[in-house]
Amino acid sequence: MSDIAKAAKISRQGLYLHFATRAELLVALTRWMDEVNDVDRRLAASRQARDGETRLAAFVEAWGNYIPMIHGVGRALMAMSDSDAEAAAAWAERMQAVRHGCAAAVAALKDQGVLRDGLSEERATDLFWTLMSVRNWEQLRQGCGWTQADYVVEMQRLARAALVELP
Amino acid sequence: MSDIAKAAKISRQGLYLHFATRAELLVALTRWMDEVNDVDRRLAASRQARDGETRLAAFVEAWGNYIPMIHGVGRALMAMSDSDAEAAAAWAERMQAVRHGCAAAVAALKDQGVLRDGLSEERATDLFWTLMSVRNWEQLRQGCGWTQADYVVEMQRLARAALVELP
DNA sequence: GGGTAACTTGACATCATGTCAAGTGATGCG
DNA sequence: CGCATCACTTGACATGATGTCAAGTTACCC
Repeated sequence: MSDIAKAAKISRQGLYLHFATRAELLVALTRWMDEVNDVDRRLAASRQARDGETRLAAFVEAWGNYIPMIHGVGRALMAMSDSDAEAAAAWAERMQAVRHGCAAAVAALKDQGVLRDGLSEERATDLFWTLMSVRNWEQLRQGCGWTQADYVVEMQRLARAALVELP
Repeated sequence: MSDIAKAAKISRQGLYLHFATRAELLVALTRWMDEVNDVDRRLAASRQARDGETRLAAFVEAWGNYIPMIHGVGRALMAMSDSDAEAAAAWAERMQAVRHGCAAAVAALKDQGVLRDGLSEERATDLFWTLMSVRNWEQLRQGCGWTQADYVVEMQRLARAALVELP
């Protein structure tokens, strides 16, 4: 909070006139970023795809390429989720939105009859959602040194292998 | 530290006579748990398997079933990794050991010629290691309400789908 | 009897978050 | 013009966790 106040050329206490808590500030920041980065437009491509598999790949690309933009604030929210229920709820809610995107892609696969045998839609969504987690992006990009392009391509392949019944 | 001291029927300051820092205590705890739970024996089964795919499944089972035992202390170490370099290093070292297990399973697949086409051993190891992360276990077990058995079976399938070239 | 090891007690430093009270300065309105 | 209001500042303070330090106490062994 001190650092942010300094950067905003405001006193530390002045910051609390705008954001009552650290969590509130971070949440406001994610909302602002969503506006600036136009998340809706990003996800439009994945919704437009007719083909289930194309849609899956498009969603991986759209969300996968959005992660780096919110990663900083996401990290902060995840870190304080242990001690701050407000932060935990805010982050969980955002991740729930991602889950809906995952569920939609899974539903498209199901509609087309290419969802892997013996995999319920819900189970598939859980799995896909987990694959697309910010933590996994972190580990592959920062822990393993993958490029962003590597990450996207490999996750597209992985998601397909995990969810699609191969002929 | 207060709570631990209380549980150990010792004064808070007395604890520091045994463990200089919180991180040191947690690291000692993981080492002690490894001994008590006999990690080596657990992993032996996965090393013995002749067949690459069997070995993969055995490793997923062994590590997957070990995660719940170290999850508490792992959580604590991960949480403080942001602010405490000592804790970060300790946890990273332990995860590196898991990575070696992953690499060995991948090597077995490669030896048998069933590693997916166009996937280098290193890339495959990165991927497998990421799939088997404690965070993913957390999300599936606690976030999605999967049972431990669900988790193991599904991860075995997923690992196979991700790494093995299907005939 | 004396020394040592393990532990206790109480006090204190630091650091981040958050709160509160008492100001200050610019802006706009009647 | 005068005055109220809003955004902000300053300084002080509470809380809670991690560590540190000095001065004991207790038990045990040689």
